[in-house]
Amino acid sequence: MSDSPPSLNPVQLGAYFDLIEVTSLLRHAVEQQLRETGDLSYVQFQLLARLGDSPTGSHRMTDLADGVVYSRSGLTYQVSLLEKEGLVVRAPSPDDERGVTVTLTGAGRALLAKVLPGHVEVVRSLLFAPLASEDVETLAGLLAPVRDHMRSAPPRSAAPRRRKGGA
Amino acid sequence: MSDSPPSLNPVQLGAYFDLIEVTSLLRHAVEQQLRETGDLSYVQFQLLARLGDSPTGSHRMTDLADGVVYSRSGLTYQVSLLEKEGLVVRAPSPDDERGVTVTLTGAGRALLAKVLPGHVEVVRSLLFAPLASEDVETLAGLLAPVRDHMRSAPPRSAAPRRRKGGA
DNA sequence: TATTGTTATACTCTATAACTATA
DNA sequence: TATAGTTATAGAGTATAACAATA
Repeated sequence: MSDSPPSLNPVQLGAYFDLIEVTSLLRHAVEQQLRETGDLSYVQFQLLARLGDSPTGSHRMTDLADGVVYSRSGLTYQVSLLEKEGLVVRAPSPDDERGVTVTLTGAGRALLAKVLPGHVEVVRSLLFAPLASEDVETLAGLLAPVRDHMRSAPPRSAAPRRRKGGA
Repeated sequence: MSDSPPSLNPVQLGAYFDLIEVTSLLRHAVEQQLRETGDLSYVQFQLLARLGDSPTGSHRMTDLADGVVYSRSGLTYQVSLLEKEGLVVRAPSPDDERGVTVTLTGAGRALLAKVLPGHVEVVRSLLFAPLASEDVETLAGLLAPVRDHMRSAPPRSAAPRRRKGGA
C-alpha cells in the first residue's frame, strides 16, 4: 500500500507533462504537414523513412514491426496501403521463404524527398527554434539513455507489478 | 524549394528520433496500464486528471478543449463516455447559459485515485529511472521553453509558408 | 512446434459539417 | 453575428484471433 508513492515530485511532474504536451503538439503539426504535402500518415511516413534509411531500400516485415511499435496486422495493413499507392513493393525474402521483404520504389523515394524538407522545417521551427545548439546536445544526451532503458524494458510488461516486495 | 535545408544535423536528428521513440513507448506503456487498471484511454485519463486538478473538480468544456488538443465534437464524445460511466456530470454553466460545466463525481475521483499510483509508477520506472535528479531538472528546463514556444506558435499554422490549394 | 505474415472482424477514436441555443 | 456545445456521419487506424505456409 505504502510502497508506491502517490506522486512524482514537482520537477518530474513538470518534465513529464511538458514532454507529453510538446510531443503531442509536434506530432500534430508534423501529421498535418505530411497529410497536406504527401497524403501520408505519420506511421506511413515512418515506414517510408525507415526504408529510405536502409542502403538497399528494403526491410523485412519483422524489422519494420520492431521499429514501429504496433501489431503485425497493423503493419500489414499500412504496408498494403503503401503498396497500393505504388510507394513500396513486397516480395518473398530470398533467404527465408516465410519472410516478406518490403522495398521502396522510385515513387516512394520521390515522395519521401518531396515530403522531407517540409517535415524538417516543421521540426526545426517548432522543436529546435527555441533551443541553442548546446541545448540540443544536452537534450540528445538525456534522451538517449532513456530510450535505451525503455528498449530494454519493453512495453509488454508495461506495469511493473510493484516490483518491491512483490504483490 | 531551395530555402529549406534538406536535413537536420545529426544531433538534432538523434534528439528528434529519440524524443518520438521515447514518448511513443511511454505512451504505449501508460495506455496499457490505464486500460488494465481503470479501463480508461489516455485522453479520458487526461480529462479526469485535469478535472481532479481543479479545486472545484470542474471545468467548462471549452477549458477542457484547450488543454486536450482535440476537436469539440471529440471532446463531447469523450465526456459523454465518461458521463455514461458515472465519472463526471454535466450541467449548464451558471454564468453563461451557453456553456456546460463538467464536474468530477465521487466515482470519478475514486477511479482517478485507483489509477494514479500505477500511472506514476510506469512513468517513474520508464522515464525517470535512468535519470539523475539533476538530469530531470535539466530536462524540465529544456522542455519548458519549447512548450512555451509551441503554444505561441499553434499547430494550425504548422508548416510556415505553406502553399495554397492543399487540403 | 515455432515463426512469418495475412485476413476477417470488431471496435475506438477523430474530424467535418450541420444544427440548436445563447450572447 | 459570434460563440458554446451537440449530433450525425464517415473514415482511418488498431488489436485480436484464426489461418496458411515455411523453418
